Amino acid sequence: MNIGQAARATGVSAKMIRWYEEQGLIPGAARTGAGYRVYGAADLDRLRFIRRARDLGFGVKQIGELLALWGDHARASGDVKRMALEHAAVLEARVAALQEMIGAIRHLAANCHGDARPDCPILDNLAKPETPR
Amino acid sequence: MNIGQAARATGVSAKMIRWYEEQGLIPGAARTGAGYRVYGAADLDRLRFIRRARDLGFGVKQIGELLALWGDHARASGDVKRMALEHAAVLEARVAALQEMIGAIRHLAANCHGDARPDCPILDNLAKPETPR
DNA sequence: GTGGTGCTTCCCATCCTGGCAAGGTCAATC
DNA sequence: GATTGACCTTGCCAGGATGGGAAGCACCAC
Repeated sequence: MNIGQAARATGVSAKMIRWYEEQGLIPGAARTGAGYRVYGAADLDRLRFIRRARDLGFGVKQIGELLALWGDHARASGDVKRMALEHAAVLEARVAALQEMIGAIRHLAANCHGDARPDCPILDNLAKPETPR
Repeated sequence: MNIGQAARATGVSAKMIRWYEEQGLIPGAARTGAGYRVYGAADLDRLRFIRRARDLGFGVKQIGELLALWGDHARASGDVKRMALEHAAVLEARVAALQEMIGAIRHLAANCHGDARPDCPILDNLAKPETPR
């Protein structure tokens, strides 16, 4: 199976497959005489695993750890769970930061009449002299 | 005023001040004979404006637009409001994506006993053969 | 004049992804 | 057998915002 077929089969672009290989997430693929990468069922499983972890927002480093745990049949499920919950907490912190921004923006916009007049509390707030930091 | 003082006065690091200059968000600063950048009150105002916009999650490109509107005394407040609301919508989409991830992770973790046994629904889910995409 | 601090430019790294270019390969069609 | 189009290879560039560091020069206080 060529890289393009593997890409279609797993939902990971050919580009990213090469990159994951470079990053060490997947072993260097076997090659044909002409140098084409060749993928087997186990490779596809690994790529799908990576894609799902990526869809959950895990970074490359964490995916590497998850893969190691996946391959380690003596792993403790507590290790995996801890990783997952720590990651969820990171994502939640990101959400909180975004929501603060959203709240501030919506608050400013609510006070802006938003017509053709130049008067604009949004810009006034961005330009105000105080430096709350 | 030197770049370091301007940085302390505005909360924008010297590194970023140089970068904003390179990106065209601020005009090239005046220089002393020795090549040191010199900042005045108007520059500090502009840097503070940039910092606040950045704190609201606006990107460099949008900050440029906001600065243009700020300087345009004939602007329509509707233009600013539209930008702000569009940006809030983008941030909300980002939040929604993150929350989907968080929900999925927490759901998986809730079904993982998380002790020393290797049994782990989190890994099982990442490894499952279906390819929902 | 000497030391410490601050400024200058330039390069590197992050994190993941896409795009493009130049060249080789494969398979199918004429 | 030759052409063609799709596919593969490597490698470089880009983004968005930020920090780190190195090498060299400037400034100020003592």
